[in-house]
Amino acid sequence: MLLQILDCDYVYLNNKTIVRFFGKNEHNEPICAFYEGYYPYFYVIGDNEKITKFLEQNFKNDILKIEEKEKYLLFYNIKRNVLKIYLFDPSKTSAIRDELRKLSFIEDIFEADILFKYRFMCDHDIGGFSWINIKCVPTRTSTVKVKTVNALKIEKVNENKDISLKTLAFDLETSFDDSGVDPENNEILMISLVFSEKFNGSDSLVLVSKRIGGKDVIGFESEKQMLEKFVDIVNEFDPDIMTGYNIQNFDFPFLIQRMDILGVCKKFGRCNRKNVFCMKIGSNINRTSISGRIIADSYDMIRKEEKINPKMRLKRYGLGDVSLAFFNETKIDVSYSQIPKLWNGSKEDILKIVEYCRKDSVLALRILLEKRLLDKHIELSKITGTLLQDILNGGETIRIETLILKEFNSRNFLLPCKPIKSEIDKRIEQRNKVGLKGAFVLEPKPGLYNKYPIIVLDFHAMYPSIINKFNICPTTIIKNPEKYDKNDMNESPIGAFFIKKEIKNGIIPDILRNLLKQRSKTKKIMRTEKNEEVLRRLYSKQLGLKIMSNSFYGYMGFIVSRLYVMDIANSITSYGRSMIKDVKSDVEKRYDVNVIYADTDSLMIESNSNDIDKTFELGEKISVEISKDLGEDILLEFEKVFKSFFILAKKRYSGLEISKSDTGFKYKIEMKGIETVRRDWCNLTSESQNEFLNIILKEGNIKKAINYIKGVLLDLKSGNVPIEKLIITKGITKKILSYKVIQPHVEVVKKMQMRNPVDSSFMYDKRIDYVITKGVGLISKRAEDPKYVKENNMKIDSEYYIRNQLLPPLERMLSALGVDKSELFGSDKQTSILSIINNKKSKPSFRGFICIKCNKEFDRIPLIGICECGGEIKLLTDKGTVDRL
DNA sequence: TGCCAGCGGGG
DNA sequence: GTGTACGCTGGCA
Repeated sequence: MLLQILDCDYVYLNNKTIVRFFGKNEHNEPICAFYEGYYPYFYVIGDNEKITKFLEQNFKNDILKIEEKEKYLLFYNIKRNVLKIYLFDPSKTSAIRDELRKLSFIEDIFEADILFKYRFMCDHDIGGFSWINIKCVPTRTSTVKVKTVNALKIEKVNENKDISLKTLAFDLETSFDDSGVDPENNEILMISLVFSEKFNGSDSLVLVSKRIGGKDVIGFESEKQMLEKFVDIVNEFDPDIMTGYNIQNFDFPFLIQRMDILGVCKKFGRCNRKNVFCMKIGSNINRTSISGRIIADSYDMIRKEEKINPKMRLKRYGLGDVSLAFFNETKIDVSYSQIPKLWNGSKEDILKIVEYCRKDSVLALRILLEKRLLDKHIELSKITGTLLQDILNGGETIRIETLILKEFNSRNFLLPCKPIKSEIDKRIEQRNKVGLKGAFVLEPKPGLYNKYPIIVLDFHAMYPSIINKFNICPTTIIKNPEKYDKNDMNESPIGAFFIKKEIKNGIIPDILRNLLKQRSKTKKIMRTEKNEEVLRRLYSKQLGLKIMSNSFYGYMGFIVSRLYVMDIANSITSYGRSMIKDVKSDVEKRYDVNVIYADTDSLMIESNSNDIDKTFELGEKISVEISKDLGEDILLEFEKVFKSFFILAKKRYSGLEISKSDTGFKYKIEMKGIETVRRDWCNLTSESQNEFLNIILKEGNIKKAINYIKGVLLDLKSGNVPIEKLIITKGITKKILSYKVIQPHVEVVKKMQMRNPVDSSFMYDKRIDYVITKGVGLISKRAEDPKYVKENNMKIDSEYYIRNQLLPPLERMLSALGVDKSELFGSDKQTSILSIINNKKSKPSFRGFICIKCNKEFDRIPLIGICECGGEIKLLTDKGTVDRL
């Protein structure tokens, strides 16, 4: 039987471990395969006789057998005699390991912290999404809900297709009260379920804990009955994937706790013995596990995506915000505050919540499927062997460790354990002593560069290339360099030695070469592939391969890594620094150009001609010639040309990229480190900053840009800016009364409550939009609900917006342009606060603000308008204090 | 510049 | 389950 692996675990029965594979066969039929007779083991180095004696005396019943082996360890050419200790029960391993660690005659322990499922999969050269061929006999068992077989033999097979994944999205609506929402005191009102393929003729169902009916709505006498039906439906639909929006942190923990309280059987995994199991880890993180199924939370996945793909970055990540951004589609308009009222209302009222609830699941499912969020994770699973659930839950570490375990073992190397606390402390101490130096960043001269185009060059995959070229690996670093011929070693700029690859390939460089080879092969296939589905998969695959090859440098310098060697991390960056510095001086000498900025692996070079075509030619020429000098493993790529380039400081710049297209030239603005897509900036800020940059970069007309800003300031003052652009957002996190410090959004809630005491529950609409209105007193007290401001024709505080929203991001830009900020305001004395603030540099008499009561000094006026001690705040100058306006 | 505290999504 | 665990940002020293 052929099977593609989705999940794997084990059970321990009558002194036997049974490994279980959950997966699907080539007919998409869910299967569970049992494999008996594989046992856990780990390795120990030390006094073999004493170790054996100790184990016999203390753990006789736990030990299956002990063997002697010859294995390689970290560092070059270290071969040792080790004991391989087999146990009966995987769950005993950690206790025995910890006992052994205490013994003086034990030198080191290896691979004693590898999850049993990975131990098994590694030894059978399989992993997540592998296809396996199993020689099997059918078996009957009540322990598993899907078809089961006993596997006698498991073999990896190469198969290119993927099974299709059945997906179920769900969403809860719960009751809540003044203290928020809590499974102890609140109940589940309804659950929506949306199916990726029809279930009993329905695309979706909503279960309601009230006697009510409707299309695809099922009502129940009680919450308990509803939850029992939920379990039945999940089991009957039998999804591979369960999804929803923020289900890891809300719906699952709430659901499981309600099931506990009501005594509902929590078995909706594919195993009949294991409850769905939900655990709070850390302060704000829950993890749920369902044996045989995979939980893929749309919210979690979007948040992960955003890190890799900055294009996906949003200001907020509510389901409504994300749906709007992706599908131009909104949630059904029901605010939390309405739910209790609707729930106790008419049938139509309840059905309104039902449809609201249903749509949330629909959207969560659409996000997962239409945005194809799983593709990349599935490819990462295939590349590394990590199970999909572990890829989704974990980060880089689990992926790398699964991959390297296999690679180490197949070369007769042992993988060290994760460091224990004392080892980590030792590493930290050493790092503090020696220091870990990062990449080279050239201090730029701030300003606008638009006289000549800027050529951008960067090292292709710099750190992987360095690892490759100099054979940098924990298995090639040399402990006693004096014992080896200098010609056989690479010496890194910080003076560490690695055996050359001509003598012995390092494992990490080997893995990297393999990943890169697979990637170029994949990209080559992509060029001729026409099928869109296949193309998408290939794209995800090459991306996964790239992600993996970029992870190794970080992993080797990661303090809790199994492969942490400080000299390695330092060697890699030192090679990088020396390479980029060499290239910089080389380019400047050979081509008579200026490198105006450089960071880690990229260089910005001012062209020597303002002809675009000639600039492209020069970029190409530099790339080819310098790469040739750098040798075959290192490539300096010609990345792009900026027609103009505006840099404020290290890692903060914006450029106008120019590229050739069929119709002429194409332009695109790129920003680094100066984005204002943040929730504490109002939209006017981002908008005006973008337009300012636009004028500067495209037209190079500083005056026009300043005039534009002047226009914005004028609009603000005359009240011509739509209030929507001025909204600032903050979250309410606790009971209003427990806020000690006066804050704008809290004050807004108080005002709203006062105006509308009947409907007080809306204070749990946690995100509060507000604007600052004109008037006297504290800014916080002048914060108002935008709707109220509109209805009552209130004026907004333009000076607040100028000072706190518009100017801060603009100030740096103006000073980089060498513009005195007074140019923005002319000699208009009406705006005296502004002119003082903005002439900070030209009039050094201004020093800041000071509290006249306690003399505490401030750089800026505190938001609450007075000092923490309650004292009044005045301007502080060289000549003393001055009243603020 | 580096550390610490707090927050996010959900109802 | 040989599992013990997020990641950013603003405020502040």
